[in-house]
Amino acid sequence: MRYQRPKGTADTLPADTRHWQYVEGIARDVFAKYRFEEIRTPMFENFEVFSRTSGDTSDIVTKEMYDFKDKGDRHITLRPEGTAGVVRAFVENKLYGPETQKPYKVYYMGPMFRYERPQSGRLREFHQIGVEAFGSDEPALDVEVIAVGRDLLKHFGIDNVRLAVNTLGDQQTRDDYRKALVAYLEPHYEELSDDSKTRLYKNPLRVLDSKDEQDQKFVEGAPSILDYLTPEAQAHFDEVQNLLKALDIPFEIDPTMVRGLDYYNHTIFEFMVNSKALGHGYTTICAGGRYNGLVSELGGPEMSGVGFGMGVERLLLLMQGEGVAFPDQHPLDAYLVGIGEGANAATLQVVQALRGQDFAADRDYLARKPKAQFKTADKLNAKYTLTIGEEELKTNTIHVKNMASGNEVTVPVANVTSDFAAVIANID
RNA sequence: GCGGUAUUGGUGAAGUUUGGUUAACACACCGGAUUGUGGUUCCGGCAUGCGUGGGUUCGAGUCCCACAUACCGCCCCA
Repeated sequence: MRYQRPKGTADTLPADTRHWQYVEGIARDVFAKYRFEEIRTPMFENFEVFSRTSGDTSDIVTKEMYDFKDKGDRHITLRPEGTAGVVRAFVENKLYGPETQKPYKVYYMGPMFRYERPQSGRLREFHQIGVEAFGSDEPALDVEVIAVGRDLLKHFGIDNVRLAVNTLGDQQTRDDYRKALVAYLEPHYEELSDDSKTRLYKNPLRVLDSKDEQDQKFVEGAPSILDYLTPEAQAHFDEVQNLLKALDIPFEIDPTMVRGLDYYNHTIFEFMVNSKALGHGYTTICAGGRYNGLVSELGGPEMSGVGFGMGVERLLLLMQGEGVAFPDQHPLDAYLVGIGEGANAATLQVVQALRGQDFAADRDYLARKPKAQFKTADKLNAKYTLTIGEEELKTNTIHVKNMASGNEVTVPVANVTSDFAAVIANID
């Protein structure tokens, strides 16, 4: 017990990696259908990659960054989210150039880091699966990204989701709305919660997100961003809604929904679920939006982007809470029982031969008694148990038993080592 | 970063209120029930130790302090 893992980290053991592999496998399959390809970027980046993009006043930058100076005095940050790194790579590798097809669609899955107080489904090292699509301002791309997210969740067995969408409009919209919101809230300054008092000037939109009951009263009467949309922003948002309807994707508009990261504009969305597994009420499992301007912010040309991120730990909690069945991806075809020391080499040869025929095979390595070995075969859910003892060694045979039916047969060892499939075809 | 609860074997845990020799029970695991056969049953084995470090006491798993970690709430978010 002397060494323990760092606070907020987790060891994922085989009982769980099974689930992770299942989830990752499904994600890859779904993304392939939408023609998103995988991109892998570093787990750490220069501090500025995140501080420039997430917003100086965002909580991520001000208190949740896992950052440090390396031996070369470089200010390094363990990535707290996926988008900034992908955008940096997009710019650095000049993927905005004419030789890449637009939209340029990629996905990622991997660890992210945030320095915060751990809770269940909330770690300092956690994992996200996300997508990014660059190079189109068309609302159709917003909807495509939303559609992938929904399809993903559906494939994970999460059907009962609520899709909330909102728009933050363009820069003009944001400026106008910000002014209106501050003007509305300022007279109530003294009545706001302490948190909201500081938010009011740093990032007034965040006041809308306050859970404080008193704040909520003001939020109810606050001006809606939807009334400040420029004609272009309105047209974009309208079309997103039209296309969602065209795809029969149910959604609701939540004009108070905001984002913790500053780089979003136009469409933002969240997939929420109401599951006890994730605490009370609706919890966000997948969130994203459009981030036009981020590419140029990181030194690229004016090129738009849209994407989402999904928390894997939360997803797995949710799937387990909803009783989603995870298939056993590594069933055991054959378990070898060896009786007596003389059988040691023979069982090893058979196990190896079976593996050569693409069967999953295992044996006892503890020199245990036959009874214990059979118990193990049963416990491991072996489909077949093969036995080699003194009798079999003498006659160069092997005993094969179908564990489900109880049927058994003795055949020459060579039959098993050359074509096990034919042997079992006869005893099923 | 703030507040609260918890921490006993491989696991779930009782015991902490009223400090006093041997840490309950169950599961898992291992072994056995006439010598080579599974899922049932029966029998037996399995914590010199109660998160870590101090302290109080004749004596502490049980009281006090610090630290670590987990969980819950706030903040925020995936």
